[in-house]
Amino acid sequence: MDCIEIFKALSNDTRLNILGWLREPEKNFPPQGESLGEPVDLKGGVCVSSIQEKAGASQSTISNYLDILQRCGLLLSERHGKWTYYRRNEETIKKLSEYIGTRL
Amino acid sequence: MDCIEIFKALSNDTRLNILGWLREPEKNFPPQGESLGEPVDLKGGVCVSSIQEKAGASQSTISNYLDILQRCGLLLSERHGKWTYYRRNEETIKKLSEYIGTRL
DNA sequence: TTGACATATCGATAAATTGAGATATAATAA
DNA sequence: TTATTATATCTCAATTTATCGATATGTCAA
Repeated sequence: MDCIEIFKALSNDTRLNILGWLREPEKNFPPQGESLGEPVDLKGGVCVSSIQEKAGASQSTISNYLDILQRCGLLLSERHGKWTYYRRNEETIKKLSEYIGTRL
Repeated sequence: MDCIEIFKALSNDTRLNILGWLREPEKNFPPQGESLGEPVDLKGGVCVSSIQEKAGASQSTISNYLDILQRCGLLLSERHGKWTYYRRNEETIKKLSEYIGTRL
């Protein structure tokens, strides 16, 4: 767990919001995976365009943000067809919480 | 609690180290307040020059770091004579830990 | 295969941050 | 008062980050 990279990723309002929204995806985003042929378990993942619409920044900016959040381990992604679904990585978030509580 | 400012402050190795060292000041720094006339309770605070020596950066950089950490509420400072003693603000750190555990 | 759509990557530029040296301020000592 | 020490502030060049439009890549449908 690279704390510095994680804290850098968290130093941005939009990225912080994205993480917050993804705590309750069904509450904050439209239903996902509607156009998927097979029924797949998206595990609460949300596609880039839904996140972009909610955040109100450009596509490239949001794609970049999601990449930043994923590279430091705060998000996981899974591709299904044309869509990439991002969801929280609760494991890292838990470790981070423990780190702050005990080592920071 | 301004989370963005806190995360920015934590996005730096030296600042993270300073916070860590201040968890056990007596273990990580020389005795403080030696030259003080009256006996004062420094509450575990450590002066800038001790921190600078340990961190190995310039005086202005460390002074600036400590200011950054204080402005976002992670450190408290108290001046005694020529010295400014910095110590952790456990209250903010606890709130941050709670925030990460419940709201992030 | 071609076209349409979703996402990723590239390239550019403005804005913010970094960290240092120089200098100012504050407190004490001589 | 003046000198000395501790810390804070100022200034600046270098680096990093932000954000976008443009373009590339990948996937599916016609």
